[in-house]
Amino acid sequence: MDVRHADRIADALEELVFTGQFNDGDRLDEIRLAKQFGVSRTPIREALQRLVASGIAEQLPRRGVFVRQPGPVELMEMFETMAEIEAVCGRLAARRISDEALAELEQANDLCRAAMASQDTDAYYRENERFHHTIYAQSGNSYLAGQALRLHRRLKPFRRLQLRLRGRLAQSMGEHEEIVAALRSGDDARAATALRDHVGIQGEKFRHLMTELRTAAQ
Amino acid sequence: MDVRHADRIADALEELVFTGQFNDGDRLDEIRLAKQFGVSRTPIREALQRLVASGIAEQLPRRGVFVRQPGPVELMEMFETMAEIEAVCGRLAARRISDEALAELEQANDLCRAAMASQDTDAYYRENERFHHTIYAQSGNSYLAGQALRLHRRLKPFRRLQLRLRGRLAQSMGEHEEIVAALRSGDDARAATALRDHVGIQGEKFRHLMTELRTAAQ
DNA sequence: AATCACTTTATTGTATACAAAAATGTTGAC
DNA sequence: GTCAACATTTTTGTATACAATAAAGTGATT
Repeated sequence: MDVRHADRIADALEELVFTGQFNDGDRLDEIRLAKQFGVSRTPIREALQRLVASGIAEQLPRRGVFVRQPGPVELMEMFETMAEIEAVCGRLAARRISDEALAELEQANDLCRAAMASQDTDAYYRENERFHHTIYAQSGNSYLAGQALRLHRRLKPFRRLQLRLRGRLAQSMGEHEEIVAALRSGDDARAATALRDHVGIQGEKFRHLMTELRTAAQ
Repeated sequence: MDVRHADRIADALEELVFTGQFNDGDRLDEIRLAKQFGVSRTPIREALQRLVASGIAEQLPRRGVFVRQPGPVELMEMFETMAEIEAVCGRLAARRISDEALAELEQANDLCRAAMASQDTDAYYRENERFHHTIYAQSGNSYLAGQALRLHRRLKPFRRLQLRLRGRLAQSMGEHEEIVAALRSGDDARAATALRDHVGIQGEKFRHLMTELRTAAQ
């Protein structure tokens, strides 16, 4: 386990930002972080560069690096983009998917359903991810799949919130089954629509949560 | 003009890689680059990190940073992804585009045609970019537009090659007009198809060039 | 008290020094 | 000549030192 400090720290900082340990606009103080991680400023700076490159933080020259939590508008845009990219993956996958992958999707769905029944949320999230990642891969375009994966990861913390809504899990399962059916039939337009709607609903639910929080705060 | 060395150098290196000054697998020697740019290793390392983050180079821990030119397969995947993303932008834009933007698209097309007539390739490329960038922006989703822009930039050097083919420019102009017509009519499916085909053809033409080069080399 | 010029401090960006690991070269046995 | 073990050199990764710039503090003037 001999990994570069900079990489380890970048992962740690990313996790801290994603889990809400930092607020939007917080300055990432190099010296403080250096002390905190027990290293010099050099690996810290490399880690910060990585955060900036992946859009998690913003750099103002000669001013510092600031965490940049996406606001409501940007989040909705990201969900819409995710919906469209998943739709594209589904459209391509409908024509290219293998029987093995179809079986894997159904297995993931079965395990999802079992996890829902036994209230095992970790297992649910894991199998849900496997479901989506399989579709990305079956687009037959590894570049596209990589892009989809990136955004999927970025939205992970926000998707979790929305999945906590009452009845959302069961609804989501139903959508998954429609997606598999579309893929199995090879109907690319149907697969695209099913996936776009599935992810689009996530965005809708999330927006709902946001406005509720907003009005509750007032 | 007081920009960080690291940023300036990252841009310069990116340009060097894009213009083919480096071959796939070339190691980016920190010390050599430091001498070359007249700075220390520190800003060079920051610049290299940026290249790695944007996928232009690859980092092997404790080994170095190596340029990573996309191969034929990855390039085709990138073109396919670009086609799909542009199709998405077009689909959304068909419902959201403003009259001003439609006028801008037509103006860009007019200037493109004029540039074609006067053999002004620089002007052609400029207006062609304006055309596509306008569509990205009119998707009404700035996150999606940003992603489209990124990939568009990445493919720029390869798109230029394909545009040199005999008759391709005129054909491309016709496709542009179909795109505008679709957007004007608000027919989202038609706009998506027009854009997907337009960019898809670019990929096809490019693949053609590649295989020709391949067979010529043998 | 508010504001402006000026000084001081803090922080970023860059250079250099050092440590650790990989690449390279050398020697000797077979 | 080939290969392996060891020594040397190079190169990466990190720490520290220094320079440049922005932020904060101080005091005089109105």
